[in-house]
Amino acid sequence: MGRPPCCDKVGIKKGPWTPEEDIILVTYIQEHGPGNWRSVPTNTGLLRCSKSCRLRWTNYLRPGIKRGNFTPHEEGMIVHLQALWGNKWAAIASYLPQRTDNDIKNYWNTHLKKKIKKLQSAFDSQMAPSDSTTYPPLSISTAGKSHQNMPSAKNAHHYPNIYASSTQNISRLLEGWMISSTPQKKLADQETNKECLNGLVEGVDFEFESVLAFDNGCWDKMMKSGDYYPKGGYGNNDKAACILHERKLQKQESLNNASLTFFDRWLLDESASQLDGAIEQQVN
DNA sequence: AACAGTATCAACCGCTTCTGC
DNA sequence: GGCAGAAGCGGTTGATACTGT
Repeated sequence: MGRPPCCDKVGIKKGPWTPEEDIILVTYIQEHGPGNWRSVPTNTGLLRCSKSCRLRWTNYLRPGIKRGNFTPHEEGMIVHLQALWGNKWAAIASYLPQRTDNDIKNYWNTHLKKKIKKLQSAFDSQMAPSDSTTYPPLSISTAGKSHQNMPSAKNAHHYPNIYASSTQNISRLLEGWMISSTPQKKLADQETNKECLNGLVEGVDFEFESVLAFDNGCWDKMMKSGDYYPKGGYGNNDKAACILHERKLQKQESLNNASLTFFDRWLLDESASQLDGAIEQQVN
């Protein structure tokens, strides 16, 4: 006899959260702290399952979450870490403390995967026009809405930023909670898409230069704040040196791994070199 | 204006892992 | 060590917004 799913109970509400529900949840967590999710619905009177409460808090109500506008540095981090680990969104999210795993997963599925496909096309046409078997296909998961077509050049940047206005409304009601505002993304998207298209015309995807351009300054800050290894394991003094050593070993191992695709190896080589530079600066 | 197609993202589902007994 | 319940995770879905015809 298996355990019935918590959300199958009669009277449990599903679907989008209302601002009122958000306020109740946030107020409760402010008083009692996150955790013990099982008791949340009973103690708050919310007609939600514990799972739903946890998800709502983790992905949208938790303080310090940054919404929308992924920076080139963040994109680079996601692309690099996804190439290394695959779809380990929680692990990837641990390196981007202001982002949730759900947000990263969505961003990967809706933006980055397409960009990488575009990049592969550019590589295929540029490097192996007559023999595609030389360069195996990318190891990108096709899960999700794979039936949907690539965005056309003319409508690729038509989507305004519609990030949860309700969450922002809640944030206004809750003093001290920092949910960032969502500045206009449209113009930036238009510019980057323009650059991307121009780049493809030239045979080089300029947008991907920004995707893979790890900002040494940001990396530096991250290293200093200890975000690179969030679960510890190194002392402050030798952290950078240890990371550099590990990265070199990892890079060598990865490059020797015959199962890696052409793109994987290229990605590791390119971005890892930049990372190593940043880390070496930290050591020195 | 109406409709179809597409992109986006919040939320759900089911499986796995963790934790306490 | 084994079990049950809780929590976490990743894949998927559905509602919605937007564009093009």
